[in-house]
Amino acid sequence: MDQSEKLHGHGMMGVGARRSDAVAAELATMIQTGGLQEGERLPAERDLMQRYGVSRAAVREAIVSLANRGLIETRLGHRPIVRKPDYEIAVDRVGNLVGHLVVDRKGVWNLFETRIFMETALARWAAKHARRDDLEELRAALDTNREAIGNSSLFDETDAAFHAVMYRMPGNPIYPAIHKAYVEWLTQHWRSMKRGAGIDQMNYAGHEAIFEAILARDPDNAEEAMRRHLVAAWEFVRSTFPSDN
Amino acid sequence: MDQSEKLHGHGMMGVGARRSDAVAAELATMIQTGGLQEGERLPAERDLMQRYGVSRAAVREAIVSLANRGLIETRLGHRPIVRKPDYEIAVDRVGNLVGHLVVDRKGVWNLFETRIFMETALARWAAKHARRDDLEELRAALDTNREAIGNSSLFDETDAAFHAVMYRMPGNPIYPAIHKAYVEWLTQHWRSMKRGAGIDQMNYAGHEAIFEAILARDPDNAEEAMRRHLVAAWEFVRSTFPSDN
DNA sequence: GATAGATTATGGTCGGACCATATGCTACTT
DNA sequence: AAGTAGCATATGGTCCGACCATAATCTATC
Repeated sequence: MDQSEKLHGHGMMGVGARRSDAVAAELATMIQTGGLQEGERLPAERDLMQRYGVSRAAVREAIVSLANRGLIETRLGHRPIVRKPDYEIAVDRVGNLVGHLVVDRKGVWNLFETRIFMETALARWAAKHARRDDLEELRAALDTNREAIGNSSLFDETDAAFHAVMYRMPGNPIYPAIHKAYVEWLTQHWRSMKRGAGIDQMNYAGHEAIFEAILARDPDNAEEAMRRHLVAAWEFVRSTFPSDN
Repeated sequence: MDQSEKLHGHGMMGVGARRSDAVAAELATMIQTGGLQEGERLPAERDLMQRYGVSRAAVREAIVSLANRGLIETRLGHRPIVRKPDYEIAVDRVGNLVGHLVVDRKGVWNLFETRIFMETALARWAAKHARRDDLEELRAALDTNREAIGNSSLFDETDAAFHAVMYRMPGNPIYPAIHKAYVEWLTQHWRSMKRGAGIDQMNYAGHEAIFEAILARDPDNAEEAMRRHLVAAWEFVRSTFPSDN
């Protein structure tokens, strides 16, 4: 704590702590405690090196570290901008990692399976606990989705929006963040696959079945409808892989 | 792509891409494609700067970036060691982020609620799909847990082990990784809370009820038993917060 | 008053030096 | 001969000062 005065004197200090880490930790704390507000600009590198008594290289490495953790955004020629991490950014980070990590069929299935697991449970939750305005929102999303049949990119969008309602219902901000990660992961690898309206029709029918089951307050059917819908979607994703063994 | 030959000539290259990013991407690719095997040592910084024709500062920032992403481990005086990221590391990263981010009661609840959501669904899954050896494993974990009643730290350990079996059952490596993140998050904030054997007894009873419901192939009861168990655990966590409004 | 050029702020890079740590080799001591 | 202290080497960590690249601002010219 408070290295701002002790960090100078350049070649000493011995222990295994990197100076850049100390600076990064200091700045991270300042961000998380509100000393640096969201959207605010970080001090210039040349200021920071004076303030903490370290070289610019150390400051830069600290900034790289913060940027990697999503606490700041860097643009060339601009001072870094503070971005208080929310669930979306956090989940997004792990999403990127997992996305890179999931390259083979097995890995993709593992990830997709978590989505099925997640959404079947969400469907069950909705059937049990959805309030009237939740249902209205879901119905609106369903209608919008139906009207988009035939328009691939628009359909995908409204498709995601329908599922997004499911993630939003429990009122826990972590779920929408997870959904966003799924969507980005999927669109990144299968962006707007061209296909006939028949596929859209099938997917819409899936959404409709899910909605009906939820409306009927039937958890088992809601779960099953969601599972069928996603397994069908998986067959689509799976078909994009060459080695189908 | 392929900056390895174009990166030299120092002050040019214009576009908004940082050299350190290019180097980091290059190395990351090399790791993910197996060009650098797990456990292998990265080339020395002074080698990398020559190989990519960039300054050492750029190389270092790239290394910092890779280290932050968990692809390498750095130790002073040692060459960085390649650590191919698995699900555990990925989830662990987001766990750290979320852990920092979750500071107030609301945030803690949100996170804990995802655990309840997750594990109730897992209980349901187990009741429906557990195989005989799964059940035996779970029973063994239950027995070990019972024998640890009264020994706080040992009980916590066997408690986590019991839940770990639940996460392992579906055979998707992502779930155990998530469980590990939960456990680390919880133990980090409420490490070995001292308490009477009565609490252990209560928690064990919860585990037993879950097991019995799973054994009876009763998804609804398994889910409900798990929910009761975790809600009780939440009351415990909640009580550690001052502002109980 | 609008545009082009100079000024300034700031991040990005370079190169070379030196410090700190880890490991192994060498030579001296016992 | 065995052990140990110390030197040499490899490598990461830090510093400095310079220059380049980009962006915003100010100024002078048309």
